[in-house]
Amino acid sequence: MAYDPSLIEPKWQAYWEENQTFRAEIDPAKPKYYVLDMFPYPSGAGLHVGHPEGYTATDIMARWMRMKGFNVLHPMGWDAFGLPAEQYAIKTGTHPRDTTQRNIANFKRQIKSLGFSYDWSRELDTTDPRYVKWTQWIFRKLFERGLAYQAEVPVNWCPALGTVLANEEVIDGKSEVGGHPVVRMPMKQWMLRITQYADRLLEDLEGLDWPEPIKKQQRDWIGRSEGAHVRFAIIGQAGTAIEVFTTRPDTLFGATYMVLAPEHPLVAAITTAGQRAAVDAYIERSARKSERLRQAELGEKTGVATGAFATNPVNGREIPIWIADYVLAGYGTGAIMAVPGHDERDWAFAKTFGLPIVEVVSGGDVAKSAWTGHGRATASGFLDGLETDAAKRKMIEWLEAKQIGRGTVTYKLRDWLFSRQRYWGEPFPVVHYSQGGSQGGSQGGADGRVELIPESALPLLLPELDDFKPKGEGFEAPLARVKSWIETTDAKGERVLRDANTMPQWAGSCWYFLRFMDPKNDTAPWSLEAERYWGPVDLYVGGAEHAVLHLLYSRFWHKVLYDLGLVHTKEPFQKLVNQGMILGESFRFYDDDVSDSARPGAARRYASADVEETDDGPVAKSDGRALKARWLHSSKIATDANGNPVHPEDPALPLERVVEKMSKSKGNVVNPDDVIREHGADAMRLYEMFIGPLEKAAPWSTEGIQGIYRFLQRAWRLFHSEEAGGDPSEESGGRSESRDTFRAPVPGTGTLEQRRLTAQTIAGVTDDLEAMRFNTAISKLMVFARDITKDMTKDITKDGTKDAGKDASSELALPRDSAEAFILLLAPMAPHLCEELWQRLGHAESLAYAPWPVADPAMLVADEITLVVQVNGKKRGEIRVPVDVSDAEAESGALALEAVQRILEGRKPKKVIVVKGRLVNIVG
RNA sequence: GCCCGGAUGGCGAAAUGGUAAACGCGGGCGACUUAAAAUCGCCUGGCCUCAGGGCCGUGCAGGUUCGAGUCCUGCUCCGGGCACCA
Repeated sequence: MAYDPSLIEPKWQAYWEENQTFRAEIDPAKPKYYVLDMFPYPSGAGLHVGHPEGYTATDIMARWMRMKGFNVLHPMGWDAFGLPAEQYAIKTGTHPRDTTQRNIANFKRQIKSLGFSYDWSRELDTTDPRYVKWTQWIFRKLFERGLAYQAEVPVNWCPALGTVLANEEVIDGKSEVGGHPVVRMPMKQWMLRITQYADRLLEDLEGLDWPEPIKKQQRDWIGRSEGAHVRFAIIGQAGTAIEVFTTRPDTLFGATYMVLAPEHPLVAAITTAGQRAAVDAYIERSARKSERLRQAELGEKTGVATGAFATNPVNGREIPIWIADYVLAGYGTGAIMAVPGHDERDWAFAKTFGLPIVEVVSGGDVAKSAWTGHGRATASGFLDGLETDAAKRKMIEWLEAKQIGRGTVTYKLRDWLFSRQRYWGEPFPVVHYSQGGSQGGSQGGADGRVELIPESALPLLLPELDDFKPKGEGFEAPLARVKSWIETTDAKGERVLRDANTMPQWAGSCWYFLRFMDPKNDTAPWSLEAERYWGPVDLYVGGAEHAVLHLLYSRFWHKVLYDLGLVHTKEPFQKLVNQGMILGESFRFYDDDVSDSARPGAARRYASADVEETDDGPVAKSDGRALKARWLHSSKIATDANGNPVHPEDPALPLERVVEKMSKSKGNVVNPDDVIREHGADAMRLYEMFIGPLEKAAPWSTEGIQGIYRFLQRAWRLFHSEEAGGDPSEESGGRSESRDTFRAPVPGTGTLEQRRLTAQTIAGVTDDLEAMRFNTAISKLMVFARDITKDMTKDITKDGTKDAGKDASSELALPRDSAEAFILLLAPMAPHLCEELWQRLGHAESLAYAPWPVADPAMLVADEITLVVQVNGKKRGEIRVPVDVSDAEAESGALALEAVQRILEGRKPKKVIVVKGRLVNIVG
């Protein structure tokens, strides 16, 4: 039998399943290792080659840690609530549950075909009522602790999706999903008080083994800034004051006007009669302003004076109060003191409206632009001469002494908008008393009392529905229409209304890693025992697109659970790794058929070099006619004599190689099913790990996997010999069955060279896995497979060029020690092949728990080494020396080289540098 | 605009401040074969050279060092994130 993954792989997948090989149980005698993938949303499109990259990396770590004696928890599940299933339901009437179940089945089949060592007995699905129950249970805890509340907030309403989106889900004024327009409008919504945890979310980043850029992104997102709150009295309105937040209290002397956000509650009260019409018009206009318009107008300053004035508390000057939409209602106090000399936005505004600009910090030229850097305070009374930091401190002291302000801290982080007007999500386990309540905001209701439904009533499940469309009039949630579900009674029989909102998709993913620890528990979300043993996640791998949202939300919930004593660590994910994206490769040309329905042959084709990109799209350089880009899949292209890609029907047309995100329209999507069918799961796993560092994006190359496949065959052939039994391809049924027979390695440890190579490979692969450098680990195993049976002693001739091939053809036998080490080293990466070889070596048990090989330290040091000889830092030769050569001997050996003498031309070296075990550098 | 990454052969890449390009793809030559595929071996950064060999070479320009892909300064380009956050 030749290497045939289609026979080996299903065999071992069945074996692992039957023997429950990867079932994890709590075992206090063993150290634990919890390795987790970001669980996928099971989309209808199925797995793409990007998914298995992270899964393979975690699987290698899981299998490796098992072999190192750890008790490994490695689960998989489904983030199964989500918009696509609901949108599919709107289109087709298929219940999202059915779509979801079907997609999960497909995902599971695909993932299983890759041979990952998941403990499938722990599989979970966030839409499962047994899971929803505990998501709702956690919401109860949040509510009880005052961390969940309802508020009328301006939200991002997306009419096309029929739902409200979180700020994070809105990109450039359009929905992240689908790119539909989004408008801002006030609605009553569930909010989670994540801001209460801002400081802890910031501080606890310290101890985490996460990529620094991700930590920074989280810090920036939380956006802590220190400054001061200052109250400005309004002239003629005794007792009213405007409070502002500033990070530069040291510039207070330079505050020449104030600005309120248009939504600021004091606007109506302070506006003078003369300005009322203009102010109202401005408020009206900015409220209607779409996100897109806001984006487009960025930088242009608009605003209106209210007619009112305030007193600058440090110098008693009267300063005008304006409203302008460059001040955001949601940050700080929604009002600012404007210091045009030292803030770019204020400077631009002051220039636009002719307001005074005063320099109070030296260092720039405020006539030309705002100076935002530090410097010495000037024209600032008691601050004069102080450096910025000292000036800030002194001003805060002064404000606090006078009781007109105080040092304070603000955050960019806002409370988390936690409700969606969708069907396919977790219902809120609450009821509303009296009329109104939150019905997706449309009824805006009286502030009826909200109460949790009893724990015993969980899970609160979704009602069945046959029409999933959001209603046309305004923004009513689908659930609001289900009167039979919405209207209910409480324990005392009082009429109450359920909440028509559902939770966002984040809810389920905020705690799934905890449920994996104890997924079948009916009496608690997880047992304390399980959490104390398995928690926290030791290694978490997923895409960088979750850098802020999922990770921040999960950390927040985790901290709440920590405060409740339900988890014993402050942080959920100790080590985080972001895998890079697998990109698609395609080949581009252009043609002048700009219609979408390309008429074959009719169009004139252009190479990329003859095309120019303009604002109106690509045009031909020659005559300027409009062109359209076309893409060819790499399997469709031809190559010219030099190996360059050309169009298959037009060999004179060079193609441009393009590497980018996989998408259907570019014809560069690779389906894992196809790859596995052709090359097997082991080859796919290995290839994804081999194309480059895990964190880096890399293109999938259809040819590249061939090299990996060859390596696996080579590994197979180390243990098999082709038998010349019978004529090959003698009408043996179409397929040429080259019959290999198992060739057992010879007992023992082999030659010195073989022992060295084996030890080096063990040490190298182990180091590489430790650092998750899978690409270099694989290359070391390739070198091993190539050289282990090669008689190296014969073909090392100093210049190596002549007839090396002839001598090298003499082959050594494969020693059993080396053979076993090789199989075990390769096993985490190519488990099917290695299990098969392991069995053929005579082992009855799976190698999943076989001990990881240890390198013989004596074999890692050579007796003789090669030193590089440099003259003035440039390589001129090398010398073979004993490993313990003295510096003097190395030096004289180097100087004896003919090449060195020639270059020195009899000069005496000025200096000789000997680097132990490395080189000799002669400076002369 | 701000913040993060990144830039090394035809391509994916490797390289504790110490032999740049390991390993793989692609390409070339050869072996095996009636032939092809598969497999195996060798070659494969550029330029110069009669051999020996030499010169150049890690986005650009400098610097530190006996020695720089690696460290420092200033740029260029590409990718990603954030965006009037006071």
